[in-house]
Amino acid sequence: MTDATPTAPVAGTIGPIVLDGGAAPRPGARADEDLLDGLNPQQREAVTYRGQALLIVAGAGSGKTSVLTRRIASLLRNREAWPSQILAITFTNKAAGEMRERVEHLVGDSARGMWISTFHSACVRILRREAEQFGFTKSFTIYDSGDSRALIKRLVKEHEADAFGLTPAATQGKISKLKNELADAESYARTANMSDPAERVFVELFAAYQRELQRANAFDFDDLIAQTVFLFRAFPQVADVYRRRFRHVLVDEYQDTNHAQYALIHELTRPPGSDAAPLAGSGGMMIFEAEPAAEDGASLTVVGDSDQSIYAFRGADIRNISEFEKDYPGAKVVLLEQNYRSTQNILSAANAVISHNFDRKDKRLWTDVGEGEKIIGFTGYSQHDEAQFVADEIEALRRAGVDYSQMAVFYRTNSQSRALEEIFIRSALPYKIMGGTKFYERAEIKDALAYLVAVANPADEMAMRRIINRPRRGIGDVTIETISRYAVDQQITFRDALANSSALGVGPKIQAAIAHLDAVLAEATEIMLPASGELAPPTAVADGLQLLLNKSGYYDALRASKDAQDEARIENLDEMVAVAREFARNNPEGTLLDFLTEVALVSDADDLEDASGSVSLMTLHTAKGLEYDAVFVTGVEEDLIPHRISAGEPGGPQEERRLFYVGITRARQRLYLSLAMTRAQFGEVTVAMPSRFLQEIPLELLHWRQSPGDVNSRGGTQSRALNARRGGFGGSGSGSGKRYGDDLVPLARREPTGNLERFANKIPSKVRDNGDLELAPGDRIRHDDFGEGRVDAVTGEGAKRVAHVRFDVAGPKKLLIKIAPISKL
DNA sequence: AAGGACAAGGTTTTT
DNA sequence: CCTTGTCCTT
Repeated sequence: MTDATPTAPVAGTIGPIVLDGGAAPRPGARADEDLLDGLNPQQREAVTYRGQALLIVAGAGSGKTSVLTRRIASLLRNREAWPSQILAITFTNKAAGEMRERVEHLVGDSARGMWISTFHSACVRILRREAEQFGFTKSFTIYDSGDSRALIKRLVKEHEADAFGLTPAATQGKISKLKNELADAESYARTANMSDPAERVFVELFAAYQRELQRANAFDFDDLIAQTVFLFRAFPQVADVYRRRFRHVLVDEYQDTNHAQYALIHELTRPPGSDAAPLAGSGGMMIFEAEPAAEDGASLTVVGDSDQSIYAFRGADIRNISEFEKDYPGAKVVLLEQNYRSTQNILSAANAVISHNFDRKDKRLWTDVGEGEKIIGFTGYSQHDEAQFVADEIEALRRAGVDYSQMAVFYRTNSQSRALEEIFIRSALPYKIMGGTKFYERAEIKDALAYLVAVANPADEMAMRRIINRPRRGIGDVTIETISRYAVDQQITFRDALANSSALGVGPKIQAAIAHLDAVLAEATEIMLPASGELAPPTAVADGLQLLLNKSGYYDALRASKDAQDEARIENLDEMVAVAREFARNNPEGTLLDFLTEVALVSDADDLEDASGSVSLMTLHTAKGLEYDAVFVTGVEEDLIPHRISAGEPGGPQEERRLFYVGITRARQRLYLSLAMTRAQFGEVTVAMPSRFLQEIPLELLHWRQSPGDVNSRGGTQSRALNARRGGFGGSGSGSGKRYGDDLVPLARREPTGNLERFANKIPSKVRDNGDLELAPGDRIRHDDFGEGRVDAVTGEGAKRVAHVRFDVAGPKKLLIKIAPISKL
């Protein structure tokens, strides 16, 4: 092992917090010996290495969380660090919670002072402390993407930016991207082509957006990171406080960091006092550090796997990890390649697929648990057929003793879940859809939160505008503008303008409505933020919310509604109040602000494990970081995975391949890959082609229950396996005529024509087309696979016509007439 | 100001 | 197919 440089316990702190039975460790003995139990040499190295910078390249299933938590525990046990000196950063709250739990399990209560949190919540903590330094208050609100979209939408309208092709969505995307690169309107203006009027308008929009955020005392998600970086750069003495505090910074999923996050880590791990160089801020202020830098920067540990980088589309920069050694000269790199999750067959398939990405460091996962089952492939006629296969197989697995909660079905796009759901409901399979419609994105929940924000941060005009006519109070655009203008004239906030309803010059009915809303908000404020200075009771948030919903008339309006959906909305609001009560139980000291922060930063993906007793359905993206005994990857088709839109994006196909790779490597024991020959999308039936990624899996690993060839071939005499081999893959033009740039090239070169038989997935060059074959109830037909049968009914129109056929042997089936391998007798 | 009728458009996702 | 947004009427 390495020369682990022992670091002296930090001076000036109090009492040992080590739970090692009291005795100080003998020289040479490690207090963390038990932490290394069961670890392989590479993992041990990753736990025990001490130095400025460490990169742990952790392949899927290689035990990285274990290594990370033990590394933290070992720092604490060896008294190399106090809990307060540790900052561990993850991407999701769920991951943070899990890590905290596991560290606590190892070291007990001493885990308490650590910061184990997401990038965003760590930044919120810092910003709440320092907001006053740069024109915000502690009670700033956090705009989620919906909030910021609403604001941008208003600004786009005001600036008539639509005319320049600047839609709200495009503007939001561009601003977000720029913020992730730490650009602001001013710096962007310097590089942009300002002779282009569209660019000028965009810069104007960007600046206006930022002004509005500041006016509302609000940060959007991207700001939380970027503004923290700006804060550190503008106020080095503030940055030094955190640099001195955090001596060990650990970052999980480093391959998913964007530039702003990278810069934040960089700022945090610089030596304190290293900003001694004069810094000319925009205000022209010059800052000199009195003392020369005496301390080192914090030690940095990052964990990641560039093969699992699937968030480039939202700014993740894979170079952060691939160039780590350049960024941190002298960095140690530890490679974890032994996989403790999957069978060798699954890993071999994963390795084979991912090896088609060029420009990647070679890394081969291996395991010693043995080959395991073959991967099962299935091709359905339609997505319903495919879903039926999945359902049948899940039932078979259940009978074989696999728990529902240990099975998962993945798909590329959320819309694919529908067909699966239909079949699952019909088959009475318990399932749970992960991360579908977000609880906190529902309109009624956003309304409830806007009421709370109106109390917590009266400067937030967005929240006020949202609630002012919800429930309907007869206040429309005209009145809102009247109030807004009055507020500007009087130099008060929109919220305070409500208190002067009589001065607004509006009709008596509207005036009464405004006065009522003002009174309700005031009453809620007294409960949640008592002016007298006494502490609000823990239940204040829940009570205040309840009061707001009752007295505002929100509940009444829903109850009076005829719309059936409104009943569900009431339930959702009740749930929201329950969330507030639960928050009070867990955080007796928690304030309204704490509650709003938690709600803004917590996502539904954080309660993923609630799936006890159910099969989990989710997108491939959501699947990252999870594992199941049996995994179904569905819709393995061209234009889906890889997704059509990715084809045009640089690096798109490669990212799609990583996504597929992530899906495969979630499986412990059994992996199923399925697709459909036709897929109904947007009401249109389209013909689907097997995904190119299927070609990349060696034949011997994959057993086709029904291959693409089976579904299309006419011949009933040859075995399915032989059918599968006919017709050559990738064939002449393969229908779509599309060329996918870089992606097909490596395969074509590596596999000259003679060797094609090694691959299981022949992509048929033609899809069957029966034209407008007419069928009527009572007709006898012959099907290539199912034999003879009688048509019961015909439904649908045109290309979507479906024959309901009762086969003599195979039983009832539904067939798409246009493409099914059938003929009329 | 509010509700109904039609057109448009529709990856992936965390925070 | 289904959601979302805009326009038009009352």
